[in-house]
Amino acid sequence: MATRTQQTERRGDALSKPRIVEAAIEILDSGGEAALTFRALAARLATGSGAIYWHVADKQALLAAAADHIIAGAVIKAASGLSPREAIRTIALGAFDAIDAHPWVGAQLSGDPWQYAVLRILEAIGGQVQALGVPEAAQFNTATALMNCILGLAAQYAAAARLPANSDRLALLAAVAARWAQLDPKEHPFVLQMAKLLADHDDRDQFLAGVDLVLAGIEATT
Amino acid sequence: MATRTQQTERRGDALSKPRIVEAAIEILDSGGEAALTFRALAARLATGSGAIYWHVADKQALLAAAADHIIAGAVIKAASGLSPREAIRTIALGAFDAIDAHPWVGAQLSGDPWQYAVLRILEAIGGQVQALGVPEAAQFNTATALMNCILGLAAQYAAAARLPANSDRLALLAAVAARWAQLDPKEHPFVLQMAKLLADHDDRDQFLAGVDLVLAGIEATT
DNA sequence: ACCTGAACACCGTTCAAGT
DNA sequence: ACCTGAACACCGTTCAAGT
Repeated sequence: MATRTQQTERRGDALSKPRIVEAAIEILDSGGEAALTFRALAARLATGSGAIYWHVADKQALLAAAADHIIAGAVIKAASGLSPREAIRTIALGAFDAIDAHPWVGAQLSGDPWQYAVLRILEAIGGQVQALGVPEAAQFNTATALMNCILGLAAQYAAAARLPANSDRLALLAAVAARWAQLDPKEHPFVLQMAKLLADHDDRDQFLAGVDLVLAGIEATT
Repeated sequence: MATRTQQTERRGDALSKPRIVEAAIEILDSGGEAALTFRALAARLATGSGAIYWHVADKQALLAAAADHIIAGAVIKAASGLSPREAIRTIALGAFDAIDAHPWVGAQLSGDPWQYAVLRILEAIGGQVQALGVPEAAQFNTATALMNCILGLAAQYAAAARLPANSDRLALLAAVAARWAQLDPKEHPFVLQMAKLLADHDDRDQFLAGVDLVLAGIEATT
C-alpha cells in the first residue's frame, strides 16, 4: 500500500509485471494456450526465462494475471441506468465477448474458479443480485448459479481453443455433430435430435438463454 | 459393431483397454491428476510405456475413457417412478456424488465439454427436459443450462483436486475465504459478505440450489 | 535489486527392435 | 498382433553467476 518510490522505472524497456502480462496476452491471442511457454515469452521480451520469475510467481499466476487483465476491462462497473436484470445481462454479455475474443480466457476461468478474474465477475453479478431483492440467505447460491452460465460457456470455448490452430469453431461443431449423429438412436435419442440443431446454433443465443432461464428462476422464487 | 471373435482374451493378465482404464482410475483416485503419467501407469501394469499406445490413442483419450467409466456408473438410466423434476435432481445428484468421490472427474468434465461422459449426462437430462414439456426449440438451451450447473461444480472440485495432496477441501475454502476477507471493502462488498458464509457452506446445497433455480426458471417459462 | 542462461527433473509420444 | 524401452522433443522451474 506504500506509494512506490520514483525508481520504479529506470528504463522504458525494463522488465515489469505489466509488461510481462502484456506480452503473454499477445502470445496467447496469436498462438493460443500451447504457444505460451516461458522460453517463448523470454524470447519475445528479449531476456532470460528465469528473469520472469522475479516478477511472476509461476505460470499459473501469469495466466491468472492475464485473464484478470482481460476480464477487468470487460466487466463494466455497475452500468448506471440499467435495471438489475439488464445489468446482469450486460455483465454476462461482457464476459461472453471477452471469452469470444480471447478463447484462452475461457480455459483459465473454468480451470480455476477461485481466481481473481472469477471473483471480479461474481462481485459484479452479486451486487445486482442484491439489487434484485434476493434474500440474503440465497444470494450466494443465486450469484454462483449465474456464474455457472459463464463457466459453462468458458469451458466450451476452451475446448474449441485447444484444437489445432487451423480448424475453426465451425469445424469443431460440425465434427461434434457428425460424431453425435453416429450414436445409437436407441441409446441417445435426445442428443441425436440436438445434433441437427448444433451445426448452425448461436453460442450467444445459447448463453443468453441460460442466463435468462436463471433470471426467470430467480424471479419465480423471490 | 461386428461381434468379437473368441480370441479376445488369451491370458488373464493380457493388456487391454479396460484393464488400462481400471489401472488409470486407481492411480487417479489415490494420487490425483498429477500422479497419472504413462510411466507410472506402465509400471503399475508391468509393461512398457509404449504398449499403452497400442490400446489407447493418447492421454486425453485415456482420461476421457476413465471419466466416462465413472459417469456411466453414476448416471442412472431414467429412474423409473420419478417425476421429470425429481429425475433431473436424481441425475444431477448422481453426477455430484461421482465428482465428489473422484475429483479428477471434475477436471476432466470441465476440461472437455464435448466428451462422451458429458454427452451421457446431457442425454439423461435431455430426456427429462422433454418429459417436462419444454417446447422443442428450447430443449437444447434448457438442457445445457442444467449441464452448466454440473460443469460449474466440476470446475470447483477440479480446483480443489489440483491442490497439494495434504491440504483438504476445508483448507481450500478457509484459504479462499481468508483471501477474500482481505479485499478492499469498497471494491468488493458482495464477495466480502459472502466470505463469511463460505467457510461452512455445503457444496451439495449450493449445487442443488442452482439446479432448483434453473428448474424454477423452466417452470416459469414453459 | 534485477537479470542471464545453462542445468535439472520431469513430461507425452514415437519407433526400431523384439516376440 | 502385440509388447519393449530407449530416444526425442519438449516442458516449468531453479540457481549459481553475473551486473
